[in-house]
Amino acid sequence: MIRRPRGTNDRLSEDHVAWQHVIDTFTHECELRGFKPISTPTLEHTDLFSRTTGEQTDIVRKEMYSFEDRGGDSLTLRPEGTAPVVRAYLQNSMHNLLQPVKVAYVASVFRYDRPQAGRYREHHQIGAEALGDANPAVDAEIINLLWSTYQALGISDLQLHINSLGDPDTRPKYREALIEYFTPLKPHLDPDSLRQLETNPLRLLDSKNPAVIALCDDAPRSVDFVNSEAREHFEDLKELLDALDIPFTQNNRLVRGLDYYNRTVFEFLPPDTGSQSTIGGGGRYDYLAELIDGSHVAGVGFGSGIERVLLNMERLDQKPKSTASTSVYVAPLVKGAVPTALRISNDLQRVDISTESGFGPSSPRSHLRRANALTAKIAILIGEDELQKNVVAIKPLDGSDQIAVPRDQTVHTVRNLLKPST
RNA sequence: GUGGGCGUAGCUCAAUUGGUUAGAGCGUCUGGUUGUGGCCCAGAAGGCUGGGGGUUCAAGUCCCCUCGCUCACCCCA
Repeated sequence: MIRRPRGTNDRLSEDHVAWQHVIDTFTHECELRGFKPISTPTLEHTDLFSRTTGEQTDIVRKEMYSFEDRGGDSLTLRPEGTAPVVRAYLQNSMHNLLQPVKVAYVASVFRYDRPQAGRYREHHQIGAEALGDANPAVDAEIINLLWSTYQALGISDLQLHINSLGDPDTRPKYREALIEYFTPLKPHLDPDSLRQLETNPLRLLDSKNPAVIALCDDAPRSVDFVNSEAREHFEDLKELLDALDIPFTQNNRLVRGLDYYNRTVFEFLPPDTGSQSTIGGGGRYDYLAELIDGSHVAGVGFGSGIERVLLNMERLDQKPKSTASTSVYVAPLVKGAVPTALRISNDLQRVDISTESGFGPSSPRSHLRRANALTAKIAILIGEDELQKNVVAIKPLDGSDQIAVPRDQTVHTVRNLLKPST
């Protein structure tokens, strides 16, 4: 037996109802705000991610699906959605369009990780980016888009956490302050935290170790180190979120796993702080484009895992399950009726009546059992008698009487029967 | 990469201290009705008990290895 690769999923038809609902809802919210769809390749040059995401991040160090293609290029299955969009903006000279350029996407994302609840090697994200404008109102618009999408999906109990990381000119100072604060506390740190103190002290703030969390209460806060422009940007954003009636918590411990963020970072979290809790998050990345081609393009965006969105909809019993059923089932009782059955099915389908045809001749009993299992509203039986008289037997499956009608009046009759009786 | 839990039919689960031919419900198919669905009834198909090795007169059951699933850590969506 060849099985699917670990951490990947087959999405069966019953799951597609809810899946499509999430995408449709997001698409609608995007259209309401002028975010246009964009698609980028599943594959990119490895450099795009290693350079932008950060050499020291776990994503680049151990989670990328990278391989050499037949021409010797190193390619990578995208581990996140933002860098490819920025790359597409630069490559397609989108600075010539009206700024900011607002785009949205649905994309599969790949990370080599041990799978667990809400975490897969291939997962899917809805995401949006606004490029070419540094105004805090753009941050607010991005956050509002994600917030509104969650609301529309019935996920109403999420907490929005926000923080400001400041700009690159002040980051080293903050970093040093953290090292200075935590170094005397080394005896209280676990091995993982000690390693992070060396590699990326910001991540210490994100620890789940209760002892470390306690220490973080008195740790230096990034907002105290940012420059005056970044501080004003953050204050403006909070004011705008208030104006939009979007409740938020300023979380001084919020840092993100990708290195390219500056100023605004945010995350949406469910109330019960479980393990794979972040359902969506993002932030501003005004210096990301520089890493790709040296140009300066302001940007802000988010990504949200569709699988985790669905998990939260399920938790709140908001996951749609019902699927549309076929209206009509056409049953050929004898082999000679199969062409007629297919023909009638086709006629009905052409006038937008969902119809399935039985493929092989069989007894009325098994055909009707099948029609019932499909929850069809009407069955059409065609046997020897009907062929002789050039009629079809139309049987409503609600228990009302079966009628014989001339074959050329089938569509007309079915349409009338399906009309809601008022 | 680290640690815990679990692998019996398509699904959910049984199977006495190790003891005959591994069962049930649901689902699927067929029949009960020479051309009439649901409900009911009957029957059938469907298992190398994840795989390999070991202990034993005897292993679904005990031991080891391995694979898979799952949960958590790490990290993130």
